[in-house]
Amino acid sequence: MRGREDSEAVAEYDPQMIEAKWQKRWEEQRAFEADTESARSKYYLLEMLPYPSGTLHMGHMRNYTIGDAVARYKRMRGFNVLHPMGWDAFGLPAENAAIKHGTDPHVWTSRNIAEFKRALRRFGFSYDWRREISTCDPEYYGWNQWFFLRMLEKGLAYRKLSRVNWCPECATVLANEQVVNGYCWRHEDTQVEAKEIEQWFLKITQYADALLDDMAQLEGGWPERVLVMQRNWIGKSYGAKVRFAVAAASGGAGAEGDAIEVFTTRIDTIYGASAVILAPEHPLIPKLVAGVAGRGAIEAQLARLRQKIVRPIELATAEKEGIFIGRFAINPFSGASLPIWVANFVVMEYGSGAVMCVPAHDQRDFEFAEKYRLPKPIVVQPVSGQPLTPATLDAPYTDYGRLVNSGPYSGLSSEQAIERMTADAKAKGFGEPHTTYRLRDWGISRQRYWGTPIPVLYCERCGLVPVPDEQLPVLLPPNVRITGMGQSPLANVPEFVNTTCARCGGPARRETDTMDTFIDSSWYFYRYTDPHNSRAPFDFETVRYWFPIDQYVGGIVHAILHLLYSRFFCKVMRDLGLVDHSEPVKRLFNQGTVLKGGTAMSKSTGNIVAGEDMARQYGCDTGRLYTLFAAPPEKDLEWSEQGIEGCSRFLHRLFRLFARHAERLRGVAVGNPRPAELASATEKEKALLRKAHQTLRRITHDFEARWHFNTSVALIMELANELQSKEPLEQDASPGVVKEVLELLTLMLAPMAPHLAEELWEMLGHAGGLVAAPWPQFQEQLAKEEQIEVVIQINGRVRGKMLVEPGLGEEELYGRAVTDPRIAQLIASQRVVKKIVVRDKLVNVVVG
RNA sequence: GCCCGGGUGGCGGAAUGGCAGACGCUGGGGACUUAAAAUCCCUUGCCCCGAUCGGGGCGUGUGGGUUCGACUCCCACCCCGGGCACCA
Repeated sequence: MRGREDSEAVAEYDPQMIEAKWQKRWEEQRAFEADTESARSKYYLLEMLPYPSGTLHMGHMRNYTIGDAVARYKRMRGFNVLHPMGWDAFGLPAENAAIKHGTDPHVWTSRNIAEFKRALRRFGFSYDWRREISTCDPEYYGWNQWFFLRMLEKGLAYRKLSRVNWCPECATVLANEQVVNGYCWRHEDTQVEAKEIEQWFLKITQYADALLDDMAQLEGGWPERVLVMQRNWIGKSYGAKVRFAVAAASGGAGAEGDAIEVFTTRIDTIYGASAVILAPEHPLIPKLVAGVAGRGAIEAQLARLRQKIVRPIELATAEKEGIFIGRFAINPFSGASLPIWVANFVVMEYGSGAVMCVPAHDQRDFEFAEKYRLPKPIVVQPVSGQPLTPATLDAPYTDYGRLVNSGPYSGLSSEQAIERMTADAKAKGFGEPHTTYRLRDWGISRQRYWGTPIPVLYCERCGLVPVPDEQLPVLLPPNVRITGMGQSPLANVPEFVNTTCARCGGPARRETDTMDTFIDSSWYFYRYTDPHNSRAPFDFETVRYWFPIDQYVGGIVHAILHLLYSRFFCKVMRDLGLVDHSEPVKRLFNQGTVLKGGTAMSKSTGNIVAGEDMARQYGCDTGRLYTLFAAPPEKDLEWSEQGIEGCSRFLHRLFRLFARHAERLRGVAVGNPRPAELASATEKEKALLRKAHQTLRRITHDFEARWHFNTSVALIMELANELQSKEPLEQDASPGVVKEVLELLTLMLAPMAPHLAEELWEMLGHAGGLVAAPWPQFQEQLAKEEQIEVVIQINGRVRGKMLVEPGLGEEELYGRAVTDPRIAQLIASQRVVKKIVVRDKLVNVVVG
């Protein structure tokens, strides 16, 4: 409790009162509503939409505080700022709650949204709430279905039986992107299993090259590491396909005339191949082993190998294991007969499911050959250094070099050989250039309830029938029993499943799988521009006005999943003629994680500081200031109760500073002295104006170029300290100048602690709101130092300092430095070897 | 293994070729108070010399280099964090 006995005590900073007051005011003013207009430049600022978990914690808060500071700054700079917010509302937690407590996902989710939104509004972020969207709203997910149908028409959505990643905990399929080292991305200790299921896929691979090439547009605007991660994920690799003919078997086995197709990026090493190795699921294997002697034993071992690969986690670390299956293949270049092996390290999903084994020039092949005593012929020699010999080869040589023992290709460089051998393979018909990708098509079927129903029917007569557009949205039926067991919950709802064929009117079944929720977040930012459009997902012209997103702010977790899918969707939309651009996001910023006790703040671990608790105790401006101050935005931030106390103290101090002077300054006109008047200004006035404008220059730079808001906050603190150190301000400083400096401080504080800034602005006598105030104009003249401290060094060590007027010539500076008595004394008996003079900075006298 | 990012006081961090440690936290001392809280003032990298004013040395993970001058640039290494990983 703060005592109020002292009758002279000035008003105290009351964040609760101030924050409620200004939030109400902003709402009445519709201060953050943005509409398409041509008069001003637009600025689309977006933060990643949250999953409404019910509790807003400091991790969320940091994300939105950074975004809000920039949004408010850009508004002050005169931009027409679009700053929306919505809910990524579909997903497993709602369903899990239904399984656990029997709550309806609709009810559970809307309750959480209400809760989260209330917490969010408590922070006064400058969102245009009219544009709020929720992905579980039929008005939204109906357009997911609409996009799906467009993709189906274009052949971009298709269905196939495929081996999928199955999480037993989620009881659903996961996309490749959702598997982390063989474990579920949501359940860190649940291993993903392999399962064969009919799935819907989106042909993201068709856009692999576009996704790669268009990254050129993102260079500079996106963090390099995100681009690297996406590039790796797409995993484009140039090479060649080469077919090895299967040699006739002695025991009358099959597959003669068949060839094993191998993908390699190093065709130049092909003369060094000592085996051909197949993936355990390779389709040719049964035929190959059909009549081989000892077939029973081989098949038993094969079965064991196949067992192993069920667990992808073991793939990375597992020992290489293989079996020779008793057959041979012919190296088309050398004519050599190579044993055919099956091994666990060759994966069917990549390349052609078969490799040539070149032990001397590949790490894996080397290890494999060591274990199974395969020969290691050397066919590439390093260009310089010791030549390789079989005796000394204790590691593979994997770099490019010069070919040896390679028939007609010996003597060529690897680069030349790759080109020529690929061409020759093509000419002779046993190979051709080939590019392969690591990227797989995006499996989007989920055997779950709380997602977008996939809008297709299965008719006994017509087969697969898309739901016609006019029947969209296909609504999620209410009151579905969710057990988490077995197939999609929708399959148990007869009134949903049983329908009539849109084509023939006969009986049909609905698809019961729902879409991956990453579909929802792949295009939501377009909907913000036109959130209530009932005829189209959005209006072309409106999107054209607002897009691309000028700045996107969010966590690094989404570097691949969300951001790659979004880029893919954008390209599909472009090809559908819905948008006129290829990349949705111009600039991306990944803020660091908020930690508590060294680990990330997250709902799932319960390791959180609730935003509302913090706001209740200190006020949200304090929280904002702290999250901006405690670390540069891209770095992780450790939550510190003492740190936030410090920020709270600062804002109270700032308030008192203003409260002391506001009364007498209210009616005063701002004194913004012109150069002529500056001459007659007092030292104190000049010092205050100088500090204020130096601060303005640096904070503007922080917002425009650096995004280091921690230093912006520090600068505001410095300016406040300067003012405080010049108390009493009414002495030797005109009210006009003091007011000018206080106003500058307020304007600069506005993006970071907006409620308090508004209050201070009002205290200074302004009727109009600060949200609409323009960012102040920096004045070089006022920021300029009259005297600069120049360092005097002798042999690079600081030995003295002097005050000089700025812009002094080098001769003059040096002259003054060496006449400094102390310096003169120190160099008296020495010979000056070199004179270094940096204007306005230092003089370095090198003596020897 | 490969590819990024990072290593600065007791702590978060500042300084991107020119006075290392801005700003904040913590600690210490003082003022106010009956007392405490709050607030305000001083102080706070380490070591040494000096009676005080003051002066000197060391110091940005380690070792080398470039430079009049290096936290900053270059080379090598160590450690921490992240991403990718039998990808042929």
